[in-house]
Amino acid sequence: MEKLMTITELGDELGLTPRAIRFYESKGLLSPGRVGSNRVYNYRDRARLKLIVRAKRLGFSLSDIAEYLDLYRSDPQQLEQRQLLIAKVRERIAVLEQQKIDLTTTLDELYEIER
Amino acid sequence: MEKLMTITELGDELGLTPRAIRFYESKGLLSPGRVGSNRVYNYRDRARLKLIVRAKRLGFSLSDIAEYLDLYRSDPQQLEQRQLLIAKVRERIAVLEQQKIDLTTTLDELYEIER
DNA sequence: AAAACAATTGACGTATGCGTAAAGTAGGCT
DNA sequence: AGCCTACTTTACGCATACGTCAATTGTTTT
Repeated sequence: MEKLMTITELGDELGLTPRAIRFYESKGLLSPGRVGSNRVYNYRDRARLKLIVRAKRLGFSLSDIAEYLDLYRSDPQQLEQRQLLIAKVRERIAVLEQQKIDLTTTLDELYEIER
Repeated sequence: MEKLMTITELGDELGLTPRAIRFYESKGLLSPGRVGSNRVYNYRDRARLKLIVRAKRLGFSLSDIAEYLDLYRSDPQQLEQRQLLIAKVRERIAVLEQQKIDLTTTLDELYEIER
């Protein structure tokens, strides 16, 4: 029998407010079970939410994330969809690489000012 | 005699719309000259705007940028202010480092799916 | 001079990502 | 029974970063 968590427990664990978690659900990113009117989260829900949190840190918008989760759910084996996902991730990598360059340039200038 | 640019020329060069440039000005980030009612930008304005663009790519908000520009203008030699600036940049670096870690994790998972 | 073009100032609109009441319900404790 | 606590839904609010008219005005081109 799997262990279920409440929304605040899950939020505390992942550093999210209940409001945020409900908001993600309203955007279709989650669909936890219910006990009465209360939401309950199992380990799959929790894993899904952790993925969402990580994707957010990577700069993906919630609608981006919703799209990926949908694609993945519809058919994780489909080559085309994995390709699309990988392409999006590569885009993000490019942005981060540019940020690295910008950071370096900025730091160089700072060091020069420091001198 | 220095060469002056119009707002659209500058925008085209830096990939910004005139609207965006005016918006930055309204936030106090720029204060170009005028010829009649029209804005004109010299090389210093242009350099400043390039800095703004780069800072934005690094994830700084416009109000962050305004603050830095103010600090810098008030006294670029002041140690305290450079320290603050450097501290902020270091914060950003930390975020980017975390993003790198997240990216790596995500990529690893993608490769595993790919297999 | 008329038309077309570039720029200006306001002002309202929009997407994102929640925060923050407000009002009600359900369960457990004393 | 009465109260406290946790949870729920609905809804309005807010900051950021511009987009998009609208109405004007000045400039250039024909």
